Parts: sequence; structure tokens; C-alpha cells
Amino acid sequence: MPSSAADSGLGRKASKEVRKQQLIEATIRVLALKGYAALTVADVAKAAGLSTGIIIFHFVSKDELLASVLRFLAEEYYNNWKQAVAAADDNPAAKLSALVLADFNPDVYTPDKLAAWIAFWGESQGRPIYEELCAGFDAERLVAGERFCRSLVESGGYDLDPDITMKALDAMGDGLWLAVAQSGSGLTGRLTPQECNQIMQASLAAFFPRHFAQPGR
Amino acid sequence: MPSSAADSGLGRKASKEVRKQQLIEATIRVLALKGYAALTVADVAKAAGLSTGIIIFHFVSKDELLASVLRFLAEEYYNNWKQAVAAADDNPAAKLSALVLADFNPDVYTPDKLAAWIAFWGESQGRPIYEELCAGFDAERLVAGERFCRSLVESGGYDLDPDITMKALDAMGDGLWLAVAQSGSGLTGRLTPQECNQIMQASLAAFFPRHFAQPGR
Amino acid sequence: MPSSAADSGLGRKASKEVRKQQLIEATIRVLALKGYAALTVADVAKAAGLSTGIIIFHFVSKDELLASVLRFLAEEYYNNWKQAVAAADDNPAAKLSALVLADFNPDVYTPDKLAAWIAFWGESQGRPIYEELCAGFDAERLVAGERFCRSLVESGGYDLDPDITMKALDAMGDGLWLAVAQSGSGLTGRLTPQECNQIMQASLAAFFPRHFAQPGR
Amino acid sequence: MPSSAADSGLGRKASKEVRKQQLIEATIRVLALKGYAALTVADVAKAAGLSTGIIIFHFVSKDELLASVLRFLAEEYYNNWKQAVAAADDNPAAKLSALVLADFNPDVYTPDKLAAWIAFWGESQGRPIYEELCAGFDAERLVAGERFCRSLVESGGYDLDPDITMKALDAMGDGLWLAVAQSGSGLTGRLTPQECNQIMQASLAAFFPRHFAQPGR
DNA sequence: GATGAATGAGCCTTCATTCAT
DNA sequence: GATGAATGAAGGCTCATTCAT
Repeated sequence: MPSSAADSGLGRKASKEVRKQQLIEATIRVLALKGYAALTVADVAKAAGLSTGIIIFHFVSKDELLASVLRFLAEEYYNNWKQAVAAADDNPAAKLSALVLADFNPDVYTPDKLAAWIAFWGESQGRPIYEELCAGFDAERLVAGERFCRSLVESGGYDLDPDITMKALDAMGDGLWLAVAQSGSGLTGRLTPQECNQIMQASLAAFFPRHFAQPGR
Repeated sequence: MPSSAADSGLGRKASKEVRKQQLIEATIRVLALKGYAALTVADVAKAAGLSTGIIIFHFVSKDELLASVLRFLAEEYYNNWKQAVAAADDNPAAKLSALVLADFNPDVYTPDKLAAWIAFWGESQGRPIYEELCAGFDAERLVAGERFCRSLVESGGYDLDPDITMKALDAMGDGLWLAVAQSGSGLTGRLTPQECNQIMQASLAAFFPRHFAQPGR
Repeated sequence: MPSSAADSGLGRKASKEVRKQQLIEATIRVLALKGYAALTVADVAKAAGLSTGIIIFHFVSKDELLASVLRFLAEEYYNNWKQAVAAADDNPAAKLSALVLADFNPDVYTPDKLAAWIAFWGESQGRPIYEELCAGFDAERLVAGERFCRSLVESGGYDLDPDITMKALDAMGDGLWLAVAQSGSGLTGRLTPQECNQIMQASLAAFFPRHFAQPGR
Repeated sequence: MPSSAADSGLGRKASKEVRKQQLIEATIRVLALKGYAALTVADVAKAAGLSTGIIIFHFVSKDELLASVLRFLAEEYYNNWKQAVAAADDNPAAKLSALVLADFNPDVYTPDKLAAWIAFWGESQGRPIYEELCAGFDAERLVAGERFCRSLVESGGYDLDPDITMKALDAMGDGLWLAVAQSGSGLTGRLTPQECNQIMQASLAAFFPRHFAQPGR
């Protein structure tokens, strides 16, 4: 059967890595569409325009496929904020802003990808993969963010605990992702990545008014 | 066969409603322990100290059991914040505080229950149940919170958009729940409901410094 | 819950035998409605306006209930043709006619009852009950019929084998029952007991034209 | 695992249609052996020397498997009498004889296949499949048979109603099938296809003595 | 590499039977 | 006698995985 609409135009001779990436992306689409529990290898095969056999061939098992997807997402996430922070002006405000706003880079984060993330969150109970793959990365980001917050608190004389503030911003980021991910379901009050960006900027301005301005004012 | 440890001491002839509630609570425990995808009817039966047959007898199907669990959680959530707001002092600051802190009432929200919520979030894609049951409740809470924020903004002269502020607080609440739910997994930086309460209070103080003080200062 | 429409007006104190008969009749109705494979004890209970427990109480098991139904039908069948033959005029033509037409006595044979019979035929494979209960009765009827046929052949000088003739009439009787039983399903060309009677009389006239006239002529 | 005795020597990669036919035939064998109610997918799989999964893979559900069996039987039945009538000499007596005797063609109708038919008769209540698949075919055969009877009545001057006569012969055919099908159960007076043929010929001779002779005389 | 028929373990669901009330 | 919640064995169906082609 010739390639489906989802095939991305790759022929039968795609290299090993290209094919794996193609399957990872198909899995993300299915995860967003059906959730973790309802995802089957056959669904992924169909979404990729390939057969079920080839998935097991490349990934050994369904669990390993899903672990590869999570690994891809985690690395992409890490690279995305790392690079955003590196590219930012060399002052704590710009760095912190880059760190927390990187999560809403529309080039990287479509609702589909966020929905895939939420699906993994929901399944992190009882499965050690999530922790194994994400715990270190998460911690590093929290530590970096807290350092920037501390600099701002010290230089701006804010009455804030930098640890608590970073945890608040981190939690808000997760919550906004959830809202974006559920936007596909038509839930009331759900958001676009652009709106999230605005909400996050407004929050930065609330916590650090002498370093950030309310957006749009 | 003697009752298992999970039986809660209820005899064979518990009333229909009591038995259903007992099964709903067992389901929440399993959801927290194994996640949505790995939950089986047999797991729930074992956790409740009953047989698999009785679950279908009372709930018709596994899907209907899970819908009943979500319905229970959604109603409990609604009643919890409604009652907290009603019991609060009659001023917008107290009302808003009651609204957003109700989510961390330790009498209601154990890590288990939050993990169950996250499991449903992860599966809300592709299943209309979540939206059907929760959309209206969620919207009502956002509207109420925004009204309190607007009062504070007007009386306190803050440079804030009430809608955006409430969405920020709401997202933060969801993100904190996620952090609590994952505390069972040993993930770094995860939180207890008490810490969440503190973080949320700190955030209220950041947004509305003339109405709330930083906690512990 | 008070008695359903199917209760036949019998109160809670029905005697053992009356209650068993009530349950047998409910089973026949269910058999006609749903067939043998789909019949459940709960269906019968509902049709009788009673609980499932009482069926097992009276009949020990579902198999025993169904055996009782078949036993009832077989005995009713036996008594019906025996009595019809006994009541007939004392000549072979009248006796044979009474024998084969007894199957279409509308006081005894409603489409429901015939459908129940067919359901048992369909399940007679692999279950010895049918044979155990019916073989002797069937044989006795065939022997009696053959004797009447033989008398007619001898007295009428027909070029017929009495054994084969009786088997033909017997098979036709079964086939006509099938047609009546399926009349509930709306199958084309299906028949009423009255039409069967006519067809059977026409056949008697064909086999033994000097003893029977074509009906309606 | 080596193929069982029932495998018929077909390898793992039989074509889709061949495999489906193989499973249909296994189902007929099980139907004859255990009846409709007791038939399980596992029984059929075992009888075919295959696994249970492959049955659902090819037929979607047990119900669809059984419907496919009935469809096969109905088409085979239709083709059998159609072809027999077409091959017969071009006169009404030969056509009618071919029509009614086709049912006892020993190349097509083994006791197993007849038992499978009876099993479907018994379950036709409450299930519309039987009617859907067979009603049209049955009607066409009755109409054709009646036409032949009418020709004979007109040319032979018989005092018969062609419609009633054909219904009588049709019912007799069904009843004889029933007798053959139950021959496996050791019921007294049960018949072989050859005996049925003889009985049917005797009946044709009884109805139309100027066109058919009593067999064996 | 790629396919898809085939396998079989595991799960949801049904339902005859039990038994406390 | 009668009820109906509870049990648990059995069966239909799903789906990850295998493997002949």
C-alpha cells in the first residue's frame, strides 16, 4: 500500500535514524489524538504509513518506542531552554525571561506536542521511565531558574524567596501547557501558546516589577 | 473467603451507594498507583477486596466506572472551592485566597487524589468525558476568580489584567497539583500540599502586594 | 418490586408445582423470543416476574430447568396425539388423520411453543437430553402411524410403503412446525397452524385418495 | 507448534479467502458437534488447527463468523438447486424432481452440514440474520417449485392446489433434513440422505402418480 | 528492510450459582 | 419461600510480538 498522507514523503529507503524519527513523530500525533492508554502500535503504524512489524523492528518493543518518544521530547525540551538562555542578553532578567518563555516557542511547541507531554505526565505513576529520563533535566532547569531569581531578588530588593518564586513560575508553566494541550478538546478558557506567553510575561512583571513591564502597556 | 485488608470492614450487604463509593475510592488508589493505562478491573476489585463481577454489576462497564470516578472528583472539587469561598470573609481578598487555596486543603487533597486527576488530564484527549464533566465547573471557577481579581485591581490600583491574572493563578494551581502528584515518584523538586499552599500565598502577595503579605514574614 | 405484566396474576404463595409450571411457561416465551443460545436465567426470571434465585431454588440448575421444559413439551405432545387418536372414530383413516393433525391443534400449539421446540431441535446435537426424553415417544408415534397407514394401504390397495409414507407425513409435520415457528420472524411463505392443517389434509388426500378428500373441494 | 490433524496441510500463509473458507468449514463441524449455543471461538480455532486470534482477525467477531457460515450455506443451497434444475430435462416433472431432490445430493449434504442448518433454524428467533440472508432465496425456490407443480397439475389433471402442494413438499424436505441431522444422535427412526431421497420420490409419486412412479417398483 | 498473517496472553464482560438477609 | 448483591469461571476480543515471505 502506498504511503498515506502522513508519510511525509519519505521513500522506502529512509535511513535508520530518519525512519525512527518519523515513527517518533507519528507516535506524538497519536498520543495527542487518542491519549496514552488508547495508543496501539497499529495506530502508530497507520499514522506513519508503515506496517506494525517495522515498528518493533526499529524499537524492539512498544515500551521502548514510548521511551524513545519521551527521550526525544526531554532532549528537545532541554536543548530548547538551554539555547534560549544562551542566546539571551547577559543579565538575569533576560536569562530568566528566556528560560520561562522558551516553553512557549511556537516553532517547537504545538498543541500536539504538549498533549503528548501531558499524556506522559498522566502515566508517570507506576512507570519509572518518566523520572529516569526527566528528573535530572527538570532539576537542572529549576536550579538555573532559581539562580536568576536570586540575582533579581538581590539586585532589586524584592521581598521574595527565590526558590519559591521559581517553583511558582515552573508550576505556572506546566499549568499553561496543560491548558494549551486541552485546547484541542474545545474546553472553555483554554489557551494558545501566544496567550501563555502573555500570561507568563505578566507574571514575571508581577514578581519582579522593577525588571519587567506588564505586557502591552 | 475472609475480607482482605482493603475491605474497610464493610460486610457483604453494603448499600448500593456505599458500595459504589467504596469502589470509586479503590479506583482512585489504583489510578494513583498504576496510572490510567495500566488500570484493570481486576486491580480495582483487589484494591476494594471484592470480585471483578461486582464492578460491572454496579457500574455496567469499566468506562462507566472511570466516568463515575471523574464525576465524583469534579463534584468534590466544585463543592470544595464553593464552600471555601462561601465560608471566607466577605471581601475580595479573602474570597480569592479561599478560592485558590482550597485546592490544597489537605483534608480533601491527598497525593493519591491528585495523581488520579493527572491521570484523567492525560487521557482527556480523544475522550469527551473530561470536557463533558468538567468544562462547566472549570469555567464557573475562572469567572468567579476573575471577579475577585477585578475587585482587587480596582480597589488596589494594580497594573494588572484580572482575566490574565486569574488564568495565571489557575495554571499555577494545576502545575502545583502536578508537582504534588508526582511526589510519589521521587522526582526532584516535588512538593507537598503544604508547600503548595505557601507558594500560592507567595504568588498572591506578588500579584496583589497591598492585599497579601509574603508568607512567613 | 411488584409483579410484571408476565406474572399471570399468581401471588407469592403459589404452590411448588404451580410455580414450576409458571417458570416453565416463562422459559418457553423466552425461548421463542431469543432462542436457546441467548436465553439466560435472568431473562426467564424477568419474564416470570420473579428473581433469579428462585429459579435455581426450584430447578437446581439452568440445565435442569431446560430439561423440565422439554419434558413438559414432550409429555404434552404425547398426551395430545394420544388423546386425539383415542377420541377419533374407530377406523384407520380417522385415527391417522387425528394423529397427524393433532400437531396443529391451535389450543395447544401457538407459534411460541413451536419456536421453543425448534430451539431444542437445534441444540439436540451434543446434548443427550433431547434423545433421552423424546426418542421413545417419537418412536411410539411412528409405529402407531405406520400401523394406520398399513391398514389403509391394505384396505385401499394403494401402491405405497406404509413405513415410508408415515415417515413422509412425520417429516412434513416437523417441516410445517418449523414454518409456523419462523412465522414470528416475518419470513416469506411462512404459515399459520390453520394453513398447516390444510396442507396436511391435502397430503393425506394425495397419499390416500380413496380415504381422504382434498380440503375445500 | 506442529499443525494438528485438522490443519488440512495448509501452511501459515494460506490466502485470505482460502483461510476464511477453512474457518467456515471448521465452524460447520463444530456446529454439528456441539450446537449453536455451546460453540466457542476456541472450539472453532481448535477444529481448524489455528489460534483464536486469527478468527477475529478474519471475521471481526464471532457473530460475523456465524453470519458468514450462514451466508455460505445459503449460497451453496441456492446454487445447488439452481444448478440441479438447470441440468434437468426440460419438462416440469424432471424440473420439480431435480428441485426437491437436490436437497439430498450426498456430494453436498452430509449430516454435519444439515446439523449446522438446523442449529441456525433454532437460533433464527430473535436474530434477524437468518431472515436477511435466507428469506429471498427461500421465496424464489418456492415460487419456482410452485410453477412446476402448476404445470403438472394442468397437464395431468390432478385435483391439487399447486401452492399447497409445493409447500407440502418444501416442509417435507425440511423435516427430512431434520431427521438426517439428528441421525448422529442415534434417535430412533432417523434417516440417511439416501432414504430421504426415496421418501421424497415416493411422495412425488403420491402427489403426481401420472408423472412419477413409486421408487423401487 | 518491509509486510501482514498468525499467535497467545491478558483483559473486559457475561452469567450460572451462592448465600446473607 | 423469595430477593438480589456477590462470586468466579469461562468466553469474546484486543493487541504486542513473531516470523514466513
